[in-house]
Amino acid sequence: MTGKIKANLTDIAKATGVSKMTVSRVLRGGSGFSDDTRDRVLREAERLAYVPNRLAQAFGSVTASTLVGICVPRLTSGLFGHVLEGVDRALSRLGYQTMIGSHNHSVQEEEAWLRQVVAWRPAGVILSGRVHTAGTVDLLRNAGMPVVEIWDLTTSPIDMAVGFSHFDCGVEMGQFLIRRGRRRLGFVGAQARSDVMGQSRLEGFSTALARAGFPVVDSEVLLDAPGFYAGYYGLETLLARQPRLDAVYFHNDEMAIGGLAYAQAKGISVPGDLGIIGWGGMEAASVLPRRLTTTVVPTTAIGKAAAEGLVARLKGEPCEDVVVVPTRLVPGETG
Amino acid sequence: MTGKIKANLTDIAKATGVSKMTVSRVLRGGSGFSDDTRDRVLREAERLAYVPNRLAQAFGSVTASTLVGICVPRLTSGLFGHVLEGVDRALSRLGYQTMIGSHNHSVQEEEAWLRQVVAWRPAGVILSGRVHTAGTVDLLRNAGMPVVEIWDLTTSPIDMAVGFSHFDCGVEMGQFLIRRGRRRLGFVGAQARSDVMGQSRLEGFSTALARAGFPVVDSEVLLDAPGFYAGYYGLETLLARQPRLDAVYFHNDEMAIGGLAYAQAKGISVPGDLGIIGWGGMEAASVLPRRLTTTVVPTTAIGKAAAEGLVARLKGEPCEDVVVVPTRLVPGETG
DNA sequence: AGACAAAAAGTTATCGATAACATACGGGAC
DNA sequence: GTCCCGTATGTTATCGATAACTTTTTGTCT
Repeated sequence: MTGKIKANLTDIAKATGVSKMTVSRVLRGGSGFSDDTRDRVLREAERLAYVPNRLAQAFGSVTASTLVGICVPRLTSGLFGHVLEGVDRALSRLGYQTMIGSHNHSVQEEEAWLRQVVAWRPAGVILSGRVHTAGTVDLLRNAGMPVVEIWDLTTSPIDMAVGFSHFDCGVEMGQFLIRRGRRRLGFVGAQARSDVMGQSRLEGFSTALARAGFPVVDSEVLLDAPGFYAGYYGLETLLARQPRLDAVYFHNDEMAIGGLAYAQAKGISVPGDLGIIGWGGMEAASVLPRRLTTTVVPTTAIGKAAAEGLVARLKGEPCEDVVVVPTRLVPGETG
Repeated sequence: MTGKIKANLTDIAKATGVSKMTVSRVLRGGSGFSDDTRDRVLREAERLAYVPNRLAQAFGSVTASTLVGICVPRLTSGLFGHVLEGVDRALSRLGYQTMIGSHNHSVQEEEAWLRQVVAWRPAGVILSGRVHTAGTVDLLRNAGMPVVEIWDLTTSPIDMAVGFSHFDCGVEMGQFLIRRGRRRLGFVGAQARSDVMGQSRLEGFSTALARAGFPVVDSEVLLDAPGFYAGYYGLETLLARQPRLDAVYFHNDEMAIGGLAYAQAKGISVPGDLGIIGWGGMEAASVLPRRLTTTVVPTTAIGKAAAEGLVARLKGEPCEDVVVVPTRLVPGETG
């Protein structure tokens, strides 16, 4: 296994009896060669199992590479899995390759990732969230490549943005619950202060409730990852402090399902005694015995729009700087 | 935004008043320079916001690049999300970057992805499954780089393998259900014949049941993606044909939860009238009102082992060619 | 002070593809 | 026949970093 991919342009050139420039021209499918030459070159390339060296291509030419980086908070999240799928499908269809990273809601980890990736001189990068370190912003401005910020919308993107407002999601759900007659509301979150976007939803929620005259009674924000267990135990803790809550807004659907499990285990009637509300729109939530009340986020569409916007910018085609994708509050049977 | 990253080794060399070779030595932290020179070089590199060009590094040197490709069936699967997380965490800790792809259970798509990725001369690749096209195998042999096949175990890997036997998972669950007194068993799958690994589980299941004298009564394999809806409607279809089944083995946990939802909707008692059995061990399955009977797969561990094995091979450290990770049948309250 | 080893620093060639420029050739117009 | 032009093809320089080799400087010992 000392192996190297054997054939390069020079090998094909020698085998065909032309210069490597001619081979290069043929393989890139331009013009400036005869049909006969083209056929001979292609035959030799095939025979020698030629694999172009993108390292050399990207390095030696001014034209951008076909590498795009994307950094999400967590790779294990169902929502971001769909975002990745949207990005990767669009990029690979357009002939680009996808480099990934995760930052676990730490802007420092995001910067560390970016430093590694920028060294590969990618065609562009996609970041999640709108909060970054000064170092990240500097690096991106210096690199001068297209950048798409996804997930949480910003009015002044570094370059481009695709997403929606987490704050508005919280506001909308707060208003909805008030309209449904809920009055004593709580919140169960996760990852403490480090998840800025979950934090924004809570702020929107609080604002809407305060305006309506029924401010958030209490909230419990765990340090754990926002999964089922965190939802289960988060609700337990919150209810121990505030037994008379009539609805709880969860950080996301996974946590809300954990909360549902807790309610079921303790014989709490949902939505009679307690409303349980999620966020995100994971598929599971819509086939539960009781469909979860939640906000559905168009994850794949965000990924697709980000990738296509980035490539449009690369090709100099016209494209929007800020794309707002609509979220949808879906009333279920739990709140 | 015509931007280029400005500084290169030559710029730092000029600014410091040394040769670029000395700069290279300092930045790679070897030896062969004075403390004074090192400090001056580092200061200038910092001042000029130098970002190394990995394209040039990987291209110009014989030593392998720090790019690793991984291709999974689907990016939206919870299980593969955890595999990716395991891979990416291990790789980034070791200074490598991760390129992703998905093939949707098509070996042709896998080959197409590999052709793109190999052109970047990665240090190695991680593939899922043990079935590949002849073109894929040729390409890998030619490229002569480490390859790890994950997820489904193969006794004769292309290079290395990390995983478990899907067939054995099926056998184990079949035997378990027979021991529990189930006699009329069915199977609900998805993605038809294209998911070789789900197919293997069914074969193992069938084999175990046939040996015990109670062969699989019927199976329903949908064309859809293996999600909640497919589980719901798959069970509906199967029960319409075979109303007297006493347990159903599902392609995965998501589908099993869909099946649970169907049973609940139709007033079928679980596990009294019908056992519902999943596979995979998604977190949700363990906090449902009734904990799902399933096989837990150590997803993150597989990703981590694959990445670490690959890097060990790269560094010439000793490593196992085939790593078997244990799956665990977890009896729940649904079967 | 001179010899000599070790440390510090510089020089040259190289990786593979491509842009930009240079040349060869054939055919038509005058 | 020669001039010109377009097509087909070849030549040279380049991108940034590094391996391998060479030269210069420093420091120690006799």
